[in-house]
Amino acid sequence: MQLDRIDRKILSVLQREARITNQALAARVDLSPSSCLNRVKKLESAGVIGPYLAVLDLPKLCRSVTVIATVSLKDPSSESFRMFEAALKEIPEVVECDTVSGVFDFFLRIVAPDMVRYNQIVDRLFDLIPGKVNMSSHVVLEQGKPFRGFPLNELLEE
Amino acid sequence: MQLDRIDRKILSVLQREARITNQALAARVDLSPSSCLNRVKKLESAGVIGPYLAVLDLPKLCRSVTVIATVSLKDPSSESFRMFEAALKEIPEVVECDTVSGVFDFFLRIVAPDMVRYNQIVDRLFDLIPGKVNMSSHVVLEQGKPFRGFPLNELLEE
DNA sequence: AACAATACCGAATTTTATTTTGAGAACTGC
DNA sequence: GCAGTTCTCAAAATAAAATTCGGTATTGTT
Repeated sequence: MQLDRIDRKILSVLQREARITNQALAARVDLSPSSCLNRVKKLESAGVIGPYLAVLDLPKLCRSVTVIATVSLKDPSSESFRMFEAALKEIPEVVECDTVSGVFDFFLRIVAPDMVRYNQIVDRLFDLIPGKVNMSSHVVLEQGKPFRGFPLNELLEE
Repeated sequence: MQLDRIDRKILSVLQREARITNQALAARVDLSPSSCLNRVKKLESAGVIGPYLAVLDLPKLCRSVTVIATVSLKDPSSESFRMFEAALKEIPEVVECDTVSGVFDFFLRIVAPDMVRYNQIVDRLFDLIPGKVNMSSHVVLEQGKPFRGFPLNELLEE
């Protein structure tokens, strides 16, 4: 799919203001509402635009603990990897998982109500692949810069 | 602010379907549209609901490199911390930053067009606090579980 | 230049958001 | 216990927005 300047502007606006009305969006990118809607629909069905999320302020909601965990599997077979990844997807508290290259295999972000519950989750992970997981936990003290979208200006320069 | 069962359901729906219409949301949580809208407005102005984001499929948009970097500051003064954090906020490619406890001080997520640009960003970070930053880069091979909201069921159980 | 394909605009229609209103429940203070 | 107050919610009315559609312009191709 080929994106022009207007598409990029649409993405860059929607990325940060997902609930903007189509009219307002159209005005921002200098299009009529109907054309604008066409483009958004096209971007959605092409999968360029994925889900729309509302970011919640977790501290305001409840007490919670966020931990970033580094993981290395001692058995580096691709089967172990798939098993581990599949297990992660079943644990709702594991809210994010990246496979990386280097000394670690995974970075996880885990959100739990408290440390007791966090430990239970970690135990569950160890049980899954016994004696083969190397894990290190890092409690998040402050989210200095929360994710608010990709730097499209820097990425799509042409 | 006190949240009841309905508020929690609203949050849990909005978190994953931010562009749902107010009518549909009202139907989901068994409320009239006006009452539902009142609650959403209240949650927004209380700051419980933050920004609404559209998740973009970056690989479909352009070639890019995502790196998770661990950072330790050799000078652990609070001033160094603030300087470093402030610097990060000025770099658009640093899309996320968490302050953590333990052997590392920060986890960064950095998105760049390619490795050359990534290195330039890292250099910039080193220049800011010369000789005092310990950094380790981990290229993301696959985003196994992208962030899609918090596990409210697990966090808000009562 | 002629053609096909695509994209745009603006008006009409449908759907949705928002405001207003009033009825009922919960809470307060006498 | 019982007015008076406040709060919440639902229903209806109004305002705004989304969506559709026909016609026109634009772009790219031969």
